[in-house]
Amino acid sequence: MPELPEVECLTRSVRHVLEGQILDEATFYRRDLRGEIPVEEFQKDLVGKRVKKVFRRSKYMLIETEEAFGIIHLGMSGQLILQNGPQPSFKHTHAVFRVRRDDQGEPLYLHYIDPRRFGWISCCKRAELAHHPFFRDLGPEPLLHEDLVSYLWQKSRNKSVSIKSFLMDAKILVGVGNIYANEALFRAGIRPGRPASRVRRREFELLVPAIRATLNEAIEAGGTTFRDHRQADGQPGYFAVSLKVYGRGGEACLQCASTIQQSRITGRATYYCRRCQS
DNA sequence: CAACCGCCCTGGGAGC
DNA sequence: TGCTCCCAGGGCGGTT
Repeated sequence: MPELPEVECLTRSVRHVLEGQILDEATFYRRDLRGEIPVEEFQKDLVGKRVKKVFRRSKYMLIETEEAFGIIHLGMSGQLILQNGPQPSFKHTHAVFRVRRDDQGEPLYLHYIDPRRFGWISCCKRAELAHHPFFRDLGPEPLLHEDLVSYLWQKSRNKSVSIKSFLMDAKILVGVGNIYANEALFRAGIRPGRPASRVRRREFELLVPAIRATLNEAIEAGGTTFRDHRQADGQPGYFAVSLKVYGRGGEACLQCASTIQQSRITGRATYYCRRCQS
């Protein structure tokens, strides 16, 4: 599942291919994914335009032109794969984007593939981005916010939800999904089920670096996104990082050898060590 | 309003 | 071996 690190790596790869070039053609093989694709608007506002910037916000990849933003979300199972030709070579290819390159002869093709169709492809006018439903309520970026300890501590004071749900709430903080929430809480020594309001400021001082280290290590490990994603098995990047608790229920804790506990918090698989996390 | 639950979707693994 | 069932997860809408 693409989380922030995977989307960050993918965005960097796409940036090399697309920035400064013309998005020459977009072919859609269906008009809806998780939601409807604004096909006509996309064709009008993005196709034939020069791409100024490719960047990431939360788990969305944004393609910026003079007039508009293209918005790509990979959902649970999405991939964007660089190909030499337009013909879909993977099942569940829903869109193909052709990139005309000024400097070189042959165009390149970006194939959007998403078996579960939990992703989105959308667009909006430049001025609309801040008010767009995807973006208007988003919390800060965990790797950019300058005083994340104070911010999270203050935000959590009246929250009865678990610290894990709190971290995964995109209105509070973006980009921390279930896997990295489990991992960051283990690193910080905090039990995932504790009410957010009862996590002390001193603990947020451990948690914030834990979140950042977890994300940064995953970004480094996933630095070869395109190469990885071109493999037929499409193994997502997070398998490359060493997961210390996620998916290890019943196994020995790597720090203390106690049994890793498995439970469920608001419907999501939760893993922690009873001895290392309190 | 805060919190939670069910739903969307398909592939893959477990269990029989 | 093949079938069925269940789970994975982000985000959103409905309910409590």
